[in-house]
Amino acid sequence: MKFVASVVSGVASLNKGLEDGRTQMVGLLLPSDFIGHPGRTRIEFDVVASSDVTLCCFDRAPFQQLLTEMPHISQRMIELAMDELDAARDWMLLLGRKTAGEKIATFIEMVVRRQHFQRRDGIKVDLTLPLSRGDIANYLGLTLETVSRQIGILKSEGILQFEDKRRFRVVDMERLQAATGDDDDGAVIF
Amino acid sequence: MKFVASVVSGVASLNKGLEDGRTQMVGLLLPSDFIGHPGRTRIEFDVVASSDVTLCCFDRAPFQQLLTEMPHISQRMIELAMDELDAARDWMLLLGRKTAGEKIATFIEMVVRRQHFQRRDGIKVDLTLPLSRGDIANYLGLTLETVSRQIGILKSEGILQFEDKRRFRVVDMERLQAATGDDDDGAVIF
DNA sequence: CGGAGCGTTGATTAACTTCAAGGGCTGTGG
DNA sequence: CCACAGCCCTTGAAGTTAATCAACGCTCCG
Repeated sequence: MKFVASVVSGVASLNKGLEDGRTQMVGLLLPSDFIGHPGRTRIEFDVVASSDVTLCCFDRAPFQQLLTEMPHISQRMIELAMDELDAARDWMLLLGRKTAGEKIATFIEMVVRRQHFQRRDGIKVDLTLPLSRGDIANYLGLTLETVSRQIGILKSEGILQFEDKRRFRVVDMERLQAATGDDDDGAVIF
Repeated sequence: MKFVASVVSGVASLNKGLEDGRTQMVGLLLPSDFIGHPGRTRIEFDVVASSDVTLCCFDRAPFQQLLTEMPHISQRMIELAMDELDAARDWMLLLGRKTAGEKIATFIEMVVRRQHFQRRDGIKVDLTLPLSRGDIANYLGLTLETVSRQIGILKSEGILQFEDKRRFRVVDMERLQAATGDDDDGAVIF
């Protein structure tokens, strides 16, 4: 990694693998996310594009320079890392303890949160799954078949409505939330 | 959290929980590990002691001060955070994709690595599981019973030997490694 | 038309959990 | 000293969840 970068458009992911080919996604990169870290020239996982991706790259050296000169940017980098750490830990809870249904609900809820944030113009638009079924499975530690079935359940329960395989709409946010299994301490999204 | 701290002795863990009481350990704190983070007065998980614990605490304010004055310490904090992030991601792979047997082997391997590091006097000593069966289960996203059974298997296969419930010795490091399921690129411990 | 990629659906199986019982150790109080 | 409770661990049997195996549908594209 000779550069650090920010995702401008498209979707990519961070992946780790086992000997025999099993893989687990350990990070999802959506527009606005940051790739690479100061003080680390090497990363120990694969970065995989899930669609065409546009990056905004910075050469490592001048970026490093910037950090030493502007301590508050360094501060910001720490915060960014902390956020990632928090996210990673939430994901550990999901991977270790949630049921297939809860995993899917949590994933959808995250998609809603991130896409709703993008366009707060009040217009009720259809949302888009950023990943294929297989990729979602990889993210959630499930198989592609299980993902398909669980999404089917959310559909049949009337919580989600699908336009096509990727485009959907949340019919019942309340029940989606409930299905995540999360502690709902003040977790009001809208 | 009015302070940050370093673990001097004892074992503690970071835990996250779901509505209905299920919990997942998201971090293990052994001697030399660091608790708390600059720029975060609040943490969103529970810190639980698994034994008597001695901490070396620093008030947050002067510590924060230190960071702004000594940029290389700030640098060090970033690195620390990056290490944690790496560890968290390895754990995500474990939680999402490893079998019960692989999880246990990975855990034991980690214990060996950390305890071997402590005493490099060359004396072949018995190692100690830092956690109870229940806590291990919590760490690995398993049940206590499964942990017990899988440890039993490692014993019966002659890979481990137990002095009592906690104290053990690795008879066959090679096979323990193999049982973790990890890619074994240059992963020589001894 | 034929094939590739992606998703759905059904049947079967395997892994792990859950439920249940009991063993061994420790500390406490009669 | 012994009885007993509590804790941790082990073991067995039954139950469930999600994985695996397999087939098929749809759409895009040459």
